[in-house]
Amino acid sequence: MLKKERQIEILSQLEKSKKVLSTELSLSLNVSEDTIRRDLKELANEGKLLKVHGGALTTAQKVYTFRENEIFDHDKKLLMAKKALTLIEDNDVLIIGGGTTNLELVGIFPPDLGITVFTYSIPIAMRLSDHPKIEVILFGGKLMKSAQVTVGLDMIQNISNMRADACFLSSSGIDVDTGLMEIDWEVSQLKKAIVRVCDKVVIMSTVEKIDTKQRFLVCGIDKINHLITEAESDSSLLQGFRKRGVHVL
Amino acid sequence: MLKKERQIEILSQLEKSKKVLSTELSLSLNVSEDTIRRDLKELANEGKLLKVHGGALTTAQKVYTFRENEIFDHDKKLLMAKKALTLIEDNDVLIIGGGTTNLELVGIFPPDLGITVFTYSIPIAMRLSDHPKIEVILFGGKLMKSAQVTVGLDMIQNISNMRADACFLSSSGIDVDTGLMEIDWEVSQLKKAIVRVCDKVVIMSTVEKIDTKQRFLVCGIDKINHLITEAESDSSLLQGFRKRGVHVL
DNA sequence: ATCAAACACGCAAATAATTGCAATTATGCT
DNA sequence: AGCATAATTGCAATTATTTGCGTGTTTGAT
Repeated sequence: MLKKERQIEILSQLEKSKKVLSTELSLSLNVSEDTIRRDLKELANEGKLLKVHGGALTTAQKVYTFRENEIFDHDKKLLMAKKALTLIEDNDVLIIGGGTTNLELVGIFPPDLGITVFTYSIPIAMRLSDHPKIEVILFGGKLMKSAQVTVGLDMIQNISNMRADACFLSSSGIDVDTGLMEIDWEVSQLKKAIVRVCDKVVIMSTVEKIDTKQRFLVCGIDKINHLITEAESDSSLLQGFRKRGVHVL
Repeated sequence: MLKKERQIEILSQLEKSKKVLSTELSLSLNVSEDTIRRDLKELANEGKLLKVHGGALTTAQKVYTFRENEIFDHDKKLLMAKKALTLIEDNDVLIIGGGTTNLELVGIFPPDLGITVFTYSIPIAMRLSDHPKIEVILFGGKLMKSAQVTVGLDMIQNISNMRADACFLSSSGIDVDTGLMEIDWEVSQLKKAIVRVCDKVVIMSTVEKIDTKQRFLVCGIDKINHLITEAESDSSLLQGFRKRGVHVL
C-alpha cells in the first residue's frame, strides 16, 4: 500500500467516525504506529486533520452551521482557495476582501497558521473567529446589507495608513487591457485603497468573469501580481495576463 | 475517549448550559474527577472557560446567530427584549452592545421600524443585515474571538464623536451602590464611552446578575435610566434601583 | 465552628511521542 | 538498464503525556 493511498484511507476513516486512533490505524492498515504518527503529523501540517495525543480528530469539530454547501460553484472556488493558500506564509499581514471565494479560502486556513487578517467582510471575520492563531481586525463602517460588507470613508483613511504583505480580492470583472473592475462604486474605492498599500495583489476570479467589464475601475493590470482562476494556469484564455507579467495560477 | 475529544465535549456542554459540574462530568465522561479538574484547569488557562469551585462557567457568552434555540435562558431574554422594545421609537439612533439578550432584541424588531443602529457586535450586525429599514453601522477593531465583538482605541474615539438617543447594554454585574460593572477591561472602557454619548442608558440584566460585582466599573447607578430584568418590575429585589431613580421594567 | 465536598500535590503505571539509525523501497538521471 | 540519491518504513531507546490514587489541605455551606 502506497503512502498516499494510506493517507487517503486515514482521511476517509476520519470522515466517517470523526476520530481515529493511532493504534487502531496501525492494525487495520498493517503498518507500525510510527508510520501512522508520521502520516498524521503530515496531514495535520496540511490542515487536513487535528492531531492529538493518541490519534486525530476532524478539524471540523466546530459547529459550522455555515451554509458551505450553498456556495455557488463550490468546487471551483475551493480549488481557487487551495491555489491561493500556497501564496500565504506564516506571520503575513493580509487584507482579505469579501465574496464566497475568500470565504472558502479562510475556511481552509490550517490551524497552525499564524497570520494577521484585516477584512471588511463580516462572514470572513465570523469564520475566522474560531481560528486559534489568527488575529482578525475588522474595518468598521456602514453595513451594505446585500453583501454583508462594511464600507465608509473612514475605512479608506484607515487603510491608507497601513501596509500589508498581500491582499486577496475577488473580482466582478477583469480585463487584460482595462484591469480590475467593480460594480459598486464604494467597493471600488475601497479596493483601490487596498491595492495601494499591499506588496502583493492577488485577484481571484472564475474564468467567466475574465474579459467582462464593469462600471468602476479599481486598478490597471500592472498592479496585479497574481491571478487565480479555476482553470489550468497555461490556459490560452489567460495568455494575455501572463504576457503582461501577471503570475497566473 | 481521547483527551481533546473530552475537552471539546466539556466545552460543548458548557455552551449549552453555561455551567458544568466536575462531579457530573466525571460520571458522564467516565473519568476520574481529577482528570476533569485537570481538563478544566487547562481550558481555563486557554481562556475557554472560567474555573470555579465545583466546576466551571462560561467566560463570555459566544453568540451564534443561527442557533437561536440554544440561547441560554431564551425565555427570560425574550421577555426582556419585549420590554426593551417599548423604549424604542422610529428614527431613533441607538447603540446596541453585545450579548444574547441584545441579539434577542434585534431579532424582534418589527419590519417597519426605521432606526439607525451602531454596534460593535458582529452577530447583531449579521442579524440586522436582513432587516429592510434599519441602517447598521459596525464599529471596527480587533476581533475578540470569545464574544465576537470588536474593540479598539479608535473605536472609543469614534464613539466619543457621536451622539445617540439611547444605548442598550447587557451587564456582567450590577449593584445599587457601585453601578454597572464589566468583566473585561476593554469592554468596560467601551461601555464607558457609550454611556457618555447616549441620552438614555438602558441596562438589561437577568436577576441573577443583580448585586453581583465585577472587576471594572462602567458607570454609577445615576447614569442609568432604565433597568430591564425578567422579573416583575415591582419586585423587592429591585426596590433599591427604583429608589435611586432608575426606571425599572 | 464543623464537616463533607472539592482541591492540590506527588507518585506510579500505562500509554504515546520522539529521536537516531539501519534496512528497504522508490525515483531520477545518465 | 544501472547507479546514485532520496524517501519511506520499522525498530529500539529515550522521553513525554495522561491518568488514577493516596495523602493532606482548603473551601464553603450550615
